Amino acid sequence: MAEDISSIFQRAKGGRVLFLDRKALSPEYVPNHLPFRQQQISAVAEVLAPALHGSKPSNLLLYGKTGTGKTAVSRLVVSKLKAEDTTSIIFTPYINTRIAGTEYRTLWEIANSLETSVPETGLSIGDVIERIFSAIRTRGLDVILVLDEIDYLINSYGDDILYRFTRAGERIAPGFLSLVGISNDLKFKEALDPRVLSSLGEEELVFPPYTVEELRAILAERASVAFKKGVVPASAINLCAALAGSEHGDARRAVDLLRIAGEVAEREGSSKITEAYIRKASEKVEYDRIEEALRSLPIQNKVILLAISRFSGSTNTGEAYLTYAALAKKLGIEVLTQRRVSGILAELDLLGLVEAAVVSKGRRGRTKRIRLLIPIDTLTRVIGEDRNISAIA
DNA sequence: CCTCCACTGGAAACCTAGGCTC
DNA sequence: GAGCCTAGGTTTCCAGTGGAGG
Repeated sequence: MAEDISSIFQRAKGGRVLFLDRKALSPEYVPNHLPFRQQQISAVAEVLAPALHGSKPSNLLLYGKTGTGKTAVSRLVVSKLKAEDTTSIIFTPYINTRIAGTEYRTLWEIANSLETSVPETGLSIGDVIERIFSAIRTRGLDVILVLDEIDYLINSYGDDILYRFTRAGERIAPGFLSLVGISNDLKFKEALDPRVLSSLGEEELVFPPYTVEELRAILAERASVAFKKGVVPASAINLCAALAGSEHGDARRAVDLLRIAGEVAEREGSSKITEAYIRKASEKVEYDRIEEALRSLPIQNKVILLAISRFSGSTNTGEAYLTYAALAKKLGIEVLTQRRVSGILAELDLLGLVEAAVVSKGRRGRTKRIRLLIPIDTLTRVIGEDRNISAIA
């Protein structure tokens, strides 16, 4: 089955004729020109501009679903602003709070990007905030803090940090701190203290989803940078736009699809990205999501999944727990309580790996009906990679 | 219409790993 | 080193519950 190495390389070499500039489709790529977002770019620039003559810009809230250009617009404006800055005291930390993970982690990253060192654990939240403020005050920094997925931070940890940030005011003079909050969730404001809301929402901007027509234009533009002429037929672009548009006009997803389709086509030595490759890419995106979710699971969750996979069809909490407990014992790892396993099952449900619906079976009690949502062979293969478990996978 | 199962899911306490100050 | 802090995961405890079978 081992294909001749040189033929693999030969094919890869041939495949290079597809791509001109692969970076143009990467998730981090911020194009110099964002089509259909000129209005938003101007509005954000307008709000942030005062920073260039040393006054504090208003706080700003950006709303819109994923892939509507919020992150790209804010990064573009912020980078242009920095390019104009001659004082070099303007700092523009960008933190995605969901990726940072916790409140503490978010603050830690803010401190880091202000070149202030903070230990990775051990300090209280208040201490870290104090250190950040003192850095701003003593060095007279002008900080425009971009908090992406701010709704995650608020829903998981409350608005305490924002409350303190929005009222730093005098305490950090002569420096200042302006916030740019980015949220996918339009309802997250309900969880905010009214005082925080009025301060944070001094300026607000809504990003509408891209229409299929707009997605098509964006894809065509990116494709012309990323691929050689004639590689991507219009029909493929149309399908790509339609697939992403049927969700909610998610440009990131559309661009991802195109990139992956290009990679698959290249690997298979095709000279064109046909509609079939787009469909393949669409499947692969879903498949990768599952694999990635599986791989990053803690060991206990993996063993629980494995226990569920022993039942064809559906099972319930009690049954799954007994099987899990037996497996864990065999592996010599700690056996969690049923309460915890019940909680983990709810988490797995949230990840879409398992369906765990609460059902009542009358006199025979109430439980979760649990069903595996992913192919068993994928599960055993990915979990089998974990040395700690491979014995039973 | 009532019972009573097999849990669910909230709340609080507990544990561990790391780091602070003095 | 003692005594304190926090985050994050887990355990302990327990009141609450939808609906099939009586």
